[in-house]
Amino acid sequence: MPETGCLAPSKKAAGKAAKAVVTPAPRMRRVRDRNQGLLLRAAERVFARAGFAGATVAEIAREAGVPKANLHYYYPEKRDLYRAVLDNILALWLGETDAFTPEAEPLAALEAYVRAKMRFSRDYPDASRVFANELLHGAPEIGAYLRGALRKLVASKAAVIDAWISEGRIAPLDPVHLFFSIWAVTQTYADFDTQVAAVLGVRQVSARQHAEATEAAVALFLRAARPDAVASRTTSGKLA
Amino acid sequence: MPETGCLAPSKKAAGKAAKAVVTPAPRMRRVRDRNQGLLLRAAERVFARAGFAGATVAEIAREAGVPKANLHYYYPEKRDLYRAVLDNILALWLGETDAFTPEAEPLAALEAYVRAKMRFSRDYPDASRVFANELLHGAPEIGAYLRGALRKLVASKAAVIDAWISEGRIAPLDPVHLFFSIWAVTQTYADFDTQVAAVLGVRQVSARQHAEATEAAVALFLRAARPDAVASRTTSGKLA
DNA sequence: ACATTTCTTGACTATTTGGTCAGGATTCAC
DNA sequence: GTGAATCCTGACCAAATAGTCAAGAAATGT
Repeated sequence: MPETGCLAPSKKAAGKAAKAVVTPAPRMRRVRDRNQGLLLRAAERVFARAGFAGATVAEIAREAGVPKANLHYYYPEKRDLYRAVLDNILALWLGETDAFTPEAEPLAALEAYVRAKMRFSRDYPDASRVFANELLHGAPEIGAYLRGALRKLVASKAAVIDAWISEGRIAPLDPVHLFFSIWAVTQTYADFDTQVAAVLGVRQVSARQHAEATEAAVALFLRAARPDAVASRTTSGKLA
Repeated sequence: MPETGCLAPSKKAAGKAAKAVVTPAPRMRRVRDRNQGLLLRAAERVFARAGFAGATVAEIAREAGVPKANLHYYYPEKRDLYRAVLDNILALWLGETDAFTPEAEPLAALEAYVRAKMRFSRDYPDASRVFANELLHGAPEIGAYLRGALRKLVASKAAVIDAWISEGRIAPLDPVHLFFSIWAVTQTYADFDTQVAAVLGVRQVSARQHAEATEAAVALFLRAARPDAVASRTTSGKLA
C-alpha cells in the first residue's frame, strides 16, 4: 500500500552525502513500511474530516501515535503526506470499470458499476471525502491526473457505451454525463453522509440504510438506462 | 440580502452602554448594509475556494476592499462571517420545491426542479461550494437546520411523491433518495466543476456545456421516473 | 451647531502551526 | 561485535493569522 513515490530523506535532508540514495536500499523496510502505513491511515482520517488546510500535522502525528518530528522524517512537508494519501486514493478510485466491455450486457455492467461505487462509498468514506475535498478546491494536486488518465478512461468507456446505444441495447443517455451522475450519486452517500443522516432522521446512516440507498441508486440508473422497449426492432439499429 | 442575524457590535463591544441595542436603529443603515454586502460577497468567494479553515480574514478583507480591522467591526469573529454566508446560502438552497404539490403533473414538477437546481449550480457556484464544504466536514454550523427545516421539507415532499407513486403517476422510486440523487447530480456541476472540465477536456465548462449537462440530467431523471407504461389501468385511470 | 452614535484603521498581541535540528537510540549487514 | 545506515524525538524557531485596541473620522438626530 505505501511506496507512494515520496522517498523519505528529501532533497534537503540528503544534502551532504548524496551517493546511493536512489533506491531506499532493500534493507530495513519493515520499520519504514509500518510507520508510513500508520501515518497514511491517520492522515486520511484527519484530512477527511478537516480538509488539507484544516488538518494539522500535529493532529495527524498524534492520531498515528508518533511524534511530530518523526512524521516529518518520513514526509518532510505536509503536502508530501497529502499527496501520498491522494495517490493511494486514486489507485482505488480508478478501478471498477472493467465491466464496460463491448461484449458485456449493458445493464448488467451498469448495475455492477453502480454497486461497486456504492460499496466504495461505504468502505472508504474517508478516501471519498479527501478526494471530494481536493476536487472542491480545484484539484490543485491531482488536476493532471484528471486531465490525463481519468479523461482517457472515460473516453474509452464512453465509446463502448455509445456503441451500445447505437445498437439499441441501452437508452441514449450521454455516456460522459452518465459517469458524472453515477459518481455524484454514489459519492454523495460518503461525502455528504451528514446530510443524508440528518434528512433520514438518524445520527449515523446504518448499514441497512446504505443498502437501501444502493438499491435506490441501482433502480434510478437501471430505469433510466433501460432501452425504449418499442423502437423499430429492425436488423441492426433502431430509430437512428 | 443582509440582515443575517448577526448584529454588528457583538456582546463584547456592547458591554458598557447596553440600552437600545436590540434593534440596530433605523438610522444609519446605508453604510452598514453596503459594507456587510461587500464582505458577504467577498467571503463567499474566498470560503468557496479555500474552505473555512483555508480562508483567511485578511484575504476576505482584501477582496472586499476594506481593512481587516473593519471586517472585525462588522463580524467580530471569522465564524460570524461564515455563519452569515451560510445563512444567505440556505435561504437560496431551500426554495424551488413549490412545484411538488399533489395536483401537479409529476414529471413536469420533477423536470422543473431538476432545471432549477441546475440553474442554481450555474448561477451560484460559490454558494454551492461553500455549502458542499460545510456538509463535507460534518455540517458543524448548519446541522440543526438539516435535521430541522430541511428534514421537514423533504418529508412533506416525499409524501406528495409517494401519493403520486400509489396513483401510478410516477415510477416507484424512493422519494427521499430521489432527492439525494437530484441534489448530488445537479451540485456536482458546481462543486466538482474542476473534474467535469477536466474530463470534458476544457479549461472551463462553457455555458453550452452546462446546458448539455442540464439536458442530460433532465433526461436521466425523467426516464427513471417515467411510470411503467403497462400497469393495471384500473379505476382511477391515470396517464391523462 | 453639537452631542451622540456609528464607523474606520494602523499598530499591536497571543497563539497556532509547519518545519528544523542535533544528538542519541535502533537496526542491520557482514 | 562493529560500523554504518536508518530511525527517533524533545526542543526550538520563524511565519502566519485571528482577534484587540484606542484614537480619530464620518454621519446623524434634534
